[in-house]
Amino acid sequence: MVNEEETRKGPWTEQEDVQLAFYVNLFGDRRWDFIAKVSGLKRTGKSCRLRWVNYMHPSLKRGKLSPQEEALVLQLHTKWGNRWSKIARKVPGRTDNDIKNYWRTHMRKEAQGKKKANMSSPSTTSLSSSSSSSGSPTGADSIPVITTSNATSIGADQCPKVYYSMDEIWKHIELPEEDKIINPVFHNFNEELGSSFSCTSTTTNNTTMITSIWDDNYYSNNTSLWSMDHQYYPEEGNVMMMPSAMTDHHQFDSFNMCS
DNA sequence: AACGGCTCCAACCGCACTCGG
DNA sequence: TCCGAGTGCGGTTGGAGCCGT
Repeated sequence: MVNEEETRKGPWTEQEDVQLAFYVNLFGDRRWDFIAKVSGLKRTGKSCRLRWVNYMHPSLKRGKLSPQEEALVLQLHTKWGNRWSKIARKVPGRTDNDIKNYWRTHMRKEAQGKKKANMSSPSTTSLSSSSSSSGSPTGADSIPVITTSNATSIGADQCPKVYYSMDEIWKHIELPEEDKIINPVFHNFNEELGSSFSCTSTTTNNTTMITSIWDDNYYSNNTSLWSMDHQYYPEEGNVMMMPSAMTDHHQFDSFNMCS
């Protein structure tokens, strides 16, 4: 567990995001408590998971729901009620939080609409059918349904990842700091574009440094870091560049996992 | 320009569930 | 079977930014 006293709360910083992304890519998006520990983030596993799932996952869409998505949410809510995660699975690129937030807004608007309608014609019945009852909303049959089978977004689980045995990992954790760190290789740092850099493949002392590219495609003003795709992930090797415990957000260490 | 109300969304909380020892 | 740790889920809250007055 993360020490209560040290646990951070509130908005995530860019630096924390970078660290989290790195460790999720390294260990997968399952072992959240473990990731919280080894990453040095002063966050709980829960908090890490939430940040990843609701904000950083590569397949997430940003921005407002499209009319099609809205229609689908309405349809599925009629079917399943407040089963947000279930609904979200049928709406590619959207999280349960997105759906939930949308629904709250929707309900508020609808409530206001009802209020107005009642005020203008108090004898008319409600237009609403948005509860979790089994009734279908008007026009539900014509609503386009997006199924997971025709979803085109790429989930994190489709990305190649590098995994390590728990023994290797614990061995690494127990290493003294100076044994873990090797010099980072930087290229093309551009202050204006953010922390854009790339690193090259080098071999020193039985340690292979694989290429790991963070360039304008993945981390720039124009393209969010979190729209990264599979190219973000390293393909092979057991050492990679990492952003860790950065005291300022342009400083990177490398992460040596050689066994 | 200033202010207040509203909207949207990120993040937290607590409970439920799962799984391994 | 029981227990504890980890994870998932739904509800709720806080704050930043937008908009109307």
